[in-house]
Amino acid sequence: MRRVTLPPASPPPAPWRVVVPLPVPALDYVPPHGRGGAVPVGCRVLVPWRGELAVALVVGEGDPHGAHRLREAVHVLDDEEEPWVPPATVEAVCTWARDARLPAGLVWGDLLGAGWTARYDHRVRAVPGADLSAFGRRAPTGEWASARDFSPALLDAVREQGLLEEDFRPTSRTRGLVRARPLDAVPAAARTTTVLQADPEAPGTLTPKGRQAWAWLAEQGPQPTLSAWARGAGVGTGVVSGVVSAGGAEHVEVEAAPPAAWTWLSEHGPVESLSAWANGATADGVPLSPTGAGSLVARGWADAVQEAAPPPPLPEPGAPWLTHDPDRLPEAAAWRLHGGRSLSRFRTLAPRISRLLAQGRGVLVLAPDHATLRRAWEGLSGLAETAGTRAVPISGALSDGQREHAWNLIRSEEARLVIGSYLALTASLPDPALIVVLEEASDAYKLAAGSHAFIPDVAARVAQAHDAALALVGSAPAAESVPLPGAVLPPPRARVHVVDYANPPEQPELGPLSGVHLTPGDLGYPVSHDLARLLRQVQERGRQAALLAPRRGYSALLRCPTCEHTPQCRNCDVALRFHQETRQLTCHQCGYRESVPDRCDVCGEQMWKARGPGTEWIAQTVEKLAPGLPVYRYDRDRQDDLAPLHAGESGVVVGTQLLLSQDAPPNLALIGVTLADTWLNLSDFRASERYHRLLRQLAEWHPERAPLLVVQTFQADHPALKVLVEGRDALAYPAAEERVRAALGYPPHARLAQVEVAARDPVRAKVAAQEVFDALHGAGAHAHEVLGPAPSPVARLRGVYPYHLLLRARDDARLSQLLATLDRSWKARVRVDVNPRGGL
DNA sequence: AGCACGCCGACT
DNA sequence: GTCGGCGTGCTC
Repeated sequence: MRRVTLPPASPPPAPWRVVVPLPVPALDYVPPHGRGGAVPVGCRVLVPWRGELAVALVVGEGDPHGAHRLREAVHVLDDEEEPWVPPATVEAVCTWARDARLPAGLVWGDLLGAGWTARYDHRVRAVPGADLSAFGRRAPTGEWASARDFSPALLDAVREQGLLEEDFRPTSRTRGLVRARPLDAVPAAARTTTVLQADPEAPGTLTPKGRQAWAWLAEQGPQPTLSAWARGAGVGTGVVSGVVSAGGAEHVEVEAAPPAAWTWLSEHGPVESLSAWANGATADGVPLSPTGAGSLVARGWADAVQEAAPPPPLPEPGAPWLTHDPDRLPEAAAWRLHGGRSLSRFRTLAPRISRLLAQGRGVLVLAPDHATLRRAWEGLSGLAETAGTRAVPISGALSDGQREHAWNLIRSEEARLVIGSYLALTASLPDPALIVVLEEASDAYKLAAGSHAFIPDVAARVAQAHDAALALVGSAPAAESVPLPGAVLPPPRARVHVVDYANPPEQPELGPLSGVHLTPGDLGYPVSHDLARLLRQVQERGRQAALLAPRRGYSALLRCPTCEHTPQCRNCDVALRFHQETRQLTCHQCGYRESVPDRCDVCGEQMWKARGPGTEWIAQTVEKLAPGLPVYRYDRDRQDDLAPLHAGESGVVVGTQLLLSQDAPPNLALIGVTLADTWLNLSDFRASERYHRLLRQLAEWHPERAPLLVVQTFQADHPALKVLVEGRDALAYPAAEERVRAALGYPPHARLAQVEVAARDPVRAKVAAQEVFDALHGAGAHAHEVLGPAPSPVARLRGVYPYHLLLRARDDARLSQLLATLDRSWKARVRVDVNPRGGL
């Protein structure tokens, strides 16, 4: 192809460093042609990416003399004066990503809550005087035309030569419908792609497998990629590339079959939004990402009906309220507020938030889950109107369009109170004065996939970067928050009754533990006689009860009564959970399921014994103990409609912790924790703190009343339980826990990171883990700074054998120093999880 | 992530 | 020689 010499640019502008929402590091692009000036940090840009255009975020200046031949960014989407993300936030998040040794794209893909799906009208033409006929008949001419009329790959080739002029106009997001275009209205360009096509004659030099692959391709028709062909033909990629080099197949431009997602949309009719399309199609087994949906619209496979739609409505804020309470909260850079009930905490917080909003500053409130977010919205959003601004929510519950609309309200300073999930953390709040993290100890802040970010850590960095205060507010503080200055509200009235499975009170006639081994059955198991009696009282008085089971399903495992064999997952080293309703055994780690075997694999016994009651088991027991009392279930497997309970009807709901995401039933008189010990048996140093917080949250679940809290346990003396029984405040237990952590050198007296070394081969994993250990020591790590390596608690997980090392450093800087040692290649997959939670 | 490439061991 | 599995590197 012809090379075109561009006029010499002088001096060469500094490249821009940008991130795309993929697990790759930040990459450099040259600024768009003719654009000088400062680097637009925090603005979104369109960049060429794998032959198409992708939305990227500018995070800084690139390497001025990088070795790479850089491509040009194509278009800047946001005004430099009003960046999509505040530059200080960009800096804070990028620093956090660097410290955590994570590719910046992975982190931004998780943390940028809106804006990846930009919508624009894209027009192109040939640079005046350029002749693009070398690119084929369907190349742009000197006349402006919609980019849809050309194939993305062709446009990219022209763009790379510097022969394309492009014009972008933002199109307003519509509330209307996304509709599949009739096939004859789809631009011709969209219907052509480059594919691998079999030559009519197979070359004589093909190997047997090569011949098989050629025959498959000749019969099945062209394939989009080498891998797709290899997968389909059932051969390795080596074979198919062999066929190509032997001349048995070649890349050709052909009419493309309509994408599966287009077929889906044609069949299912118009949908509300791009994300509705993506979700619907994916749910039906047709993979489609929101970005993929956007790209199909851009290429002309579907239309987003353009109506001058008003911005999508956001939830109504609460009624305006004015507080006359004095502000008793600390003025420190970071402080805490715990105890009381959520309403009293919001009342205490209100004077501070009102004052800051009235000063024209911004306030961001983060919640870990839907339930907390809803309560915060109800409790705090009304403050905005009184202070002359607006409140907006940002969370996954909003559609893309609503989130983007809310984001723009924040960006334009129309809304200065933001209440949201972690997706709100990077919102462009000008001049934030306070970031409130609600329930800072919640595990829901730990992102389950991708970056594994722990949001309060990132929030602290963002607050610091903006010189804003960080407030940690919740039912009970994390041990990490204890050293901060703060306030503790008096605990709500709590009535606690402990059923002590280890020490049944009566039966003195047997003598002091005279060789009698009491089984839990003596007290009633899994529902104690006490709890059963209380449930019958609830029934007689027409009240309501909630029982918390430690797990979903029927039982933790099945065991053969003859040989003690327990069915295990075939991918993981754990027992399969028994689900009676579906008569299936399920792995709660990887989702593997099988039906219950008729007989024991080992000895042939035909009976199974269930151990470790779950929600199904508890629900059945309650039905037996209190016949006629309506029983509802609420866990990940089954979410019964709780409307009758919320309408005040009598009944009992059996669930897992998921229950706390719902409002408490209004007539709730009894809460039972059927086996508290499960929360303590986890091999995690935060287990008891989590247990304590669960009890506190149960105690304040009902907004006004204090239902009787019955705790069945083998550890009735556990201090996390005792502080509630004794009516002590929310700080008492975490403060004791914090002293224990000091003695052991755990957070907040150290910063932890878990290094996971995993491979399909257990020996390889073990050896690599040892190499990581040696490398850390070689780099000067002290003995107390590196623990392990040890096989993961679940020795085999999804088919790989993970080994764990725990790094324990005095502060972030030292941790970052230790992690720098890992920046090289290893003989196994090495992943870092900074501030890990659970499974330690 | 998704893709292509290349090394290596197994097998003929 | 042939084949496939698996690890590695790349996307600007």
